[in-house]
Formats: sequence, C-alpha cells, structure tokens
Amino acid sequence: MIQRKKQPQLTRQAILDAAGGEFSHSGYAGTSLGRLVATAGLTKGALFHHFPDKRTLAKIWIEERLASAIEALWMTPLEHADSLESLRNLCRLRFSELATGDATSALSALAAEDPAAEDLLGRVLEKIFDAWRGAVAGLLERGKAAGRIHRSIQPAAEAAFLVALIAGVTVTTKSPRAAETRRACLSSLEDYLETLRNLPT
Amino acid sequence: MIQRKKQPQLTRQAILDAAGGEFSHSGYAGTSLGRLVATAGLTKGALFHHFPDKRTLAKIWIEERLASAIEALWMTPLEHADSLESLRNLCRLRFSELATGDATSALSALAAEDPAAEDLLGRVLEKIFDAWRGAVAGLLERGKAAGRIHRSIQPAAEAAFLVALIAGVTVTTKSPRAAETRRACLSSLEDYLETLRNLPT
DNA sequence: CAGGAAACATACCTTTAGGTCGGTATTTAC
DNA sequence: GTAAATACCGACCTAAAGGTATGTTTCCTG
Repeated sequence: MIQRKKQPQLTRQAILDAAGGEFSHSGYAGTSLGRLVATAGLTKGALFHHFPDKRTLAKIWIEERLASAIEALWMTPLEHADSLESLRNLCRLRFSELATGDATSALSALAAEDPAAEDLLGRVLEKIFDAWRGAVAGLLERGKAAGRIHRSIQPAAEAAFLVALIAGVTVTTKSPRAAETRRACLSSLEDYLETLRNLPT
Repeated sequence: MIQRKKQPQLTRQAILDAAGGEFSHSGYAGTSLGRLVATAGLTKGALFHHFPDKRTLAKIWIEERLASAIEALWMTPLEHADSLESLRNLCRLRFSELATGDATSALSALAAEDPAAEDLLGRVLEKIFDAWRGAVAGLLERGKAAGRIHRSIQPAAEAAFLVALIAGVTVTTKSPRAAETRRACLSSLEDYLETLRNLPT
C-alpha cells in the first residue's frame, strides 16, 4: 500500500478545498462524494475518517470556508465604513467579479435548496445571512449617526433588502449571457443607494 | 396486470403535477423519478412513455407549468397597469403568500442550480425571467408615459433590479423563522418604489 | 370485429450514490 | 524501541438512481 506522508491537517484542508469546488458548482444534492475525493486525490477512507457524513461535511465547509469567504467579501470591507460611497464601491467591485462558483453565488445556491431549509444546514446558512445583514445595518447606522444617511432610514430593513437583492442578482443573472442585466441591476442599485442619502439642507 | 382506464392526457398531467411537487421541493438534482411516479400513483413505464428523460421532463414542466404560474402571479396582474400603487399592491399580496414550494421560490431555486446554467434548462428559466422583467418594465414605461413615474427612470434596469430582489427574498428568507426579515424587505421595497414616483411640481 | 397502435405495468439492467470495514502504514507516547 | 493510536487505502456493501425491454391491456381504425 503506497501511502503518502501523513499530514492530517493538510488532508483535511484538501478535502474542504475539493468540497468547495463541488458544493459551489453542483450544490449540495448535486455533489458526489466520489468525485469529491477523486479531485482531491484521496479516497473515501480519508474522507470518512475526517468527517462523519455528507451533511456534516457540508456544514463544516460552510462554517469554515464559506462563512469566512462571505465575511471577507462583504463584511470586513464595511467594518468601519459609514458612507454610502463605500457601500456603493464595494457593490461595484463585487458585481464586476461575480461568477458562477464564487462564494456569493454558492451561498445563494445552497440557500435556495429546500432540503437545507429547516435542518442544520439551513441554520448555518441563516447565520451567514444574519451576519451579512448585520454588517450592512451597522454601516447604515453609523452613517445615520454621522448625518450622512437620512434619519428616516431603517438600517435593519434596508440591510435585508440589500442582501436579498445581491443574492437575487446571482440567481437571476447566472448565465454569462446575462452580464448586461447584471449591469442594469448595479445601475439601479446605485440609484437606490442614493435615495438613502441625507441631503444637506 | 391491473391497469386503470387509459387517459393519456390525464396521465400526462398527473406526471407534471407530481413533477411540480418534486422539483419545487427538492430542486432538479434532488428530485427522484422513482418518488415522482410513486406520488403520481404511476410507474416508470408511464413516465418514459410520455417523456424521454429527466431533463426534458423538467424542461417541459418549466415551460408548461412554471412559466404560466409565474405569468399568472407576476405578469398578468400588471398587464394594463401603469401605477406604482398596482406594483406595490401586487408585491404586498405575493409577499404575504410566499412559501417554500410555491412557484416563485421554485423558479429561484431551479435557477440557482448551476448545472441548469448553460444548457437547455438555463435557457428556459432565462426566458421566464426575461418575460417577467419585460412585464415590469412595461408597467414602468406606461407609468412614465402617463407622467406617474419619473422620467429619469430606466424601466429595463429597474425591472431587472426588482425581479432580482424578489428572487433574492425567496432565497434569503426561506425559513419560516425569517418571516420578520421578509417583512423588512417588503417595507424597504415599498420605500424604494416611492422613489420612482414623478412628484407633481 | 379484427388488427394495429397507443398507453400503460413489471421486471430488470447499469451505474453511481453514500457509507462501511479491515488492513496497512505512519506517528505518537511512554 | 515498542505499543497503541492515528491516518489513510482499497475493496466492498446496499440502496437507489436514471433508464430500458418486454410484456399486457386498452383504444382506435377500417
């Protein structure tokens, strides 16, 4: 039995890497553990040594990888921001990068799968959305406090609106053919953000 | 061999009925043709007599059922409307009905599955989104012509924005626990719609 | 009312799914 | 340095997947 050097942490990470590719591109139901371990250059023995079953693997991948990816993409950049400009710029940047298989699309795709809705997977995905909404709401609140954003704005509601919109864009413009539509969404999004502004009297 | 009376059209419709339940609740990849025919009280013989394979069944179901459902929910009601109020009222109504397994959620969920992206399924789903966007854009154009909607508004872009938002809401608030978030989205949506209005000078 | 075509049912086939099990190689702990 | 624990491989198991093949029954047509 030829066996490569034992590096449990590396192996674990390699599995999570492969899981990322599979779950992002094929969703949960569409993911085959066979293909997964094959692309990782491993076997099922390694997989089930590190993870008890498919659902748990998915849950751990979401928590350890997807959540932090979303955090890096959408939350950290807003951490100390309080202006509509920073929000707009981030949206512009992320929209230009949007592609099938990226973290934002993967999050939407997994959340859209119904089986995930009411069990542990759904909970984990919900947590990500909550955190995301929280980050946006934080910016809006700081903006209000700084007088940059109109005081009639409800941060939590607007944040929910915005996160839903972004998720919706990844879903409704998945095809590369829809790039034009995606730009249209961004354009309207920018106009919408402007309506949140507190205009100096 | 006990065989019920032959009613090919009824059988076909029964299969499409069952397909609706399966695809809506489990997505494309998550749907099992075995369960499908079982819930329809039929057998695979009947299925594959009427439909050549799974993908084609899905395509036909989308075209014959899902498309018309979306049309009835989101397009026909706007056919001759030209006011933001009618758009807002429709959104209110549909949002209150939103549930996992309904046509709007099913559309988003299927579109979110990547395998559908670039093949025939993707095309068909795209057509639905296009038509939906067209219906909303039509209302906005009529509203502009009637002087109800601000002339700086770009109907196509706003329509894309709105459709993406609705799809996003079904994805990000799938859990019944998220009803509150859904209401928040609706609230912000109504505020957003107001910003499209052409204010009388 | 015969015969052929259409509408199903039943049984089965192949592949692949998620998952298990025993063994072997490697580390770690003493 | 040896024993026990860990990491991993490879073969395998069962169930279920999508799909086929061949029936048998009903219908439609002449």
